Amino acid sequence: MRAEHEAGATTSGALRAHNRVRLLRAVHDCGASLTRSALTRDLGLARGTASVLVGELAESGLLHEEPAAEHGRGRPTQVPGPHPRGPIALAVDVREDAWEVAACELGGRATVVEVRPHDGTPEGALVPLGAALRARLERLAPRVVGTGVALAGPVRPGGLVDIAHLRWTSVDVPGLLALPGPLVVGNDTAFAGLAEARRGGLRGVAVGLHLHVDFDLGGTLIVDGRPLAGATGVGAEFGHMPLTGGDAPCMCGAYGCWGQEVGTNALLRHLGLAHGGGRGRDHAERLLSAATAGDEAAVRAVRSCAGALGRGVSALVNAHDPEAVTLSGFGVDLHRLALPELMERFERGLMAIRRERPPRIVPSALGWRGSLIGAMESVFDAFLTVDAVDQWRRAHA
Amino acid sequence: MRAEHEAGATTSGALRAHNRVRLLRAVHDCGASLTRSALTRDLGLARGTASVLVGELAESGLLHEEPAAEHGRGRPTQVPGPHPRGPIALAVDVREDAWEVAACELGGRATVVEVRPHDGTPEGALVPLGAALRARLERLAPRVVGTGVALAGPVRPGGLVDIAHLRWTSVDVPGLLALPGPLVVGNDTAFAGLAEARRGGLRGVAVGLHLHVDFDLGGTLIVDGRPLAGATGVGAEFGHMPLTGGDAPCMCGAYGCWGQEVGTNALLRHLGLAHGGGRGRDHAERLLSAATAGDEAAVRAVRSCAGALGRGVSALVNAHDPEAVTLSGFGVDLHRLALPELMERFERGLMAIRRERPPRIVPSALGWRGSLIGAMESVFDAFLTVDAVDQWRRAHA
DNA sequence: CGATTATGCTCTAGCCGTGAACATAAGTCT
DNA sequence: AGACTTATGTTCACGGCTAGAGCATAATCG
Repeated sequence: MRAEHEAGATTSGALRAHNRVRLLRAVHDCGASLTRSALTRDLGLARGTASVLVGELAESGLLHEEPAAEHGRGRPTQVPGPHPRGPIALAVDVREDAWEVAACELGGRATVVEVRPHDGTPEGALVPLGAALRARLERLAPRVVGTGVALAGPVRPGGLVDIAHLRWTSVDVPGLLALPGPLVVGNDTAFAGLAEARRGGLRGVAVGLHLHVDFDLGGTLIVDGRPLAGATGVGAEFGHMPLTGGDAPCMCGAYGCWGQEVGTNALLRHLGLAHGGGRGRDHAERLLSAATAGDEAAVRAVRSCAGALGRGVSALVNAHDPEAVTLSGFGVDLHRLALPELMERFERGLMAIRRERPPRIVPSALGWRGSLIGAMESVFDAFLTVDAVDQWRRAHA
Repeated sequence: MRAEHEAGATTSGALRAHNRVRLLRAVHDCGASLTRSALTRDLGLARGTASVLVGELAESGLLHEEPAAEHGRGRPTQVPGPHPRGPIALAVDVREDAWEVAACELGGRATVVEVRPHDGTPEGALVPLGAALRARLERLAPRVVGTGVALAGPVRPGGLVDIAHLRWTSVDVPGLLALPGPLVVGNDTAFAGLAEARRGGLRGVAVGLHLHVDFDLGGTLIVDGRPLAGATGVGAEFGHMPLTGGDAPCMCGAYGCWGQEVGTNALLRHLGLAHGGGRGRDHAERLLSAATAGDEAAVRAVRSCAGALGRGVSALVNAHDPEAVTLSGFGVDLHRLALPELMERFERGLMAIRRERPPRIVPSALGWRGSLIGAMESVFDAFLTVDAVDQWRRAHA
């Protein structure tokens, strides 16, 4: 009836498949760092079972064992890691003026293989990207299990994307890319949150909040290691809640949005400078440098953004009670340059019962790479299922 | 690593237990309405497997089969339902001036067995309630699998409850009740949301939003059939986000809270009447009657609340993209009396991309009984697990 | 009243994981 | 250097599970 009832095996045949995926997932999640004996213990398997499973996975080209570097006392164990001809996820981060493609192995190692600037139009960005990806897919032939593409705007069902600051409306991303094979199109903020949940500051956290500051602000709630998707797939839009009391119309079509007060657009507006249209990242970076150096006007602008960030975070913490809050993008800089202002407004906006044990607010360890890593995780999430792994095994028998 | 990896059986022995719980869960969720053959199909089991499972469950007093009312063409099938000596959940709804106890069978049938007024103090309310529950537990002896208690305030770990309008602070509910056996203490709004997800307007919805209007306003996000819990268990606090632009201090310790603008406290304040302190429910009901009859001042107050409700809902819809929004408590009345005002501010606050297919906003079908039903569901959620069911079977061998 | 249809029951075949016994490969002690 | 200790990998018999086929059962339909 509900998804959870479907989970788990029902037949003894499905049991094997289920454990295969569990093992593969564990290898991926730990970054291929755990030894076989540790995995056997963690997953609660008998040594014999683990033996059979690893054997099968190695034979079908999904895993490859190498001797562990450090030895203890007994018989040395092996470390299962990605197979040299194993599955690959292509991850793409599309920014306002360039895109970046990475090839990622099971375990999470990502290698950037291509970076190219573009003109900011849907066709100018996505058609060459599609060609580059198709070329790479052909070269890597049957190894690629999917492509994940991160974009800086809401993604509707069918991969339709709107990016207000680039004037993209209902851009048909899958259509323009024209790729064979599985494709995941996602919001960069949601992907960054996913990355944070799997390999960043929200690892192991039951309920976490991730906020990404760029031109404006986005965010998602992370529950049990994955961002909440929303009914139509359009999550990560915390920036479009009216949390700071304004009522100015926003580019999104609503008004009073929190995202208007936090981000480089807001920074530049504070100083009376031109903003919007996807320009101004360099300008904003200079401004942050000025603030770091102590320039008074810049510092005031940064403090204002940090305060608005803190106020909004308090509201979201009141509502959702997360265990931790991570900040990425320019959020890292706001945290670094104006922590007192951020925390003052954060604490003032908390309910009394939240003040006792407020969540920690931490800058992301993944920096600007979160979106790319999240795109990878999203592809592997689709692959690390009973159906997809079985399909690979049939093809690589 | 994450919860989902733990789900499902890993050994063949656990397979049987897993399928037992799946079957029991399916019977409960459908309200004991499905026939055995329908269940067999829905769960994807073989007829032989279902035969064994139902037999075991009947023998251990968990299920009881009765002939199906309607016959088709072939051999008539049976309907598995609650066993006459089967598990019972006690559900309690504690209101500001009275509490109510219901005994609930597997399948969801709830029978109110006791209602008693109280004086509004923690001891005055909870000590007699504890005595009443202990008496009932003793009478029903080994059948009660747990007690669920709904309260109108945030619940912290350990069952500590704060109810601002009753001046309850850090009330130790489990301590005052002093019950043997499992106890679930929960927020009434979260419970109402759970009920809505299982047996109301959010049934089968992947992402839904439930809002409960009483003195003020609470709400939860429903994901995959369950309300988001929050890290410390304190969810359902959407009322304490600043979504309507105010900045007045709130009883919760924060300021500008949405809940100050929606609810009976807000209604009475609009008319310059005394409010707060848990008094005024009768007054508010008279006021709603007056608005229904067309009294102008009352209508204005209701419209203002409905507008503030709509504005907040738009913000939450922007952020979370739910498939449906349900309203319970006085939210039903606001929906009935001032739908245009509600919808106008709702639609104005939506992002453009949300306007295409906005979620439906529907009044709850469960009315004021949601909290009680949710408390029951919460108890059965704890029981319908491999461990708890196995324990019952060992005791009832 | 026999044919049809859907369901329940029983039994065998095939698969899976456990756990014990054995094999292996190190470190460690004398 | 050689024997002992320790931890891990491998193999295999065993018990348990579900699927599926075949048969029994009980209703409706013509």
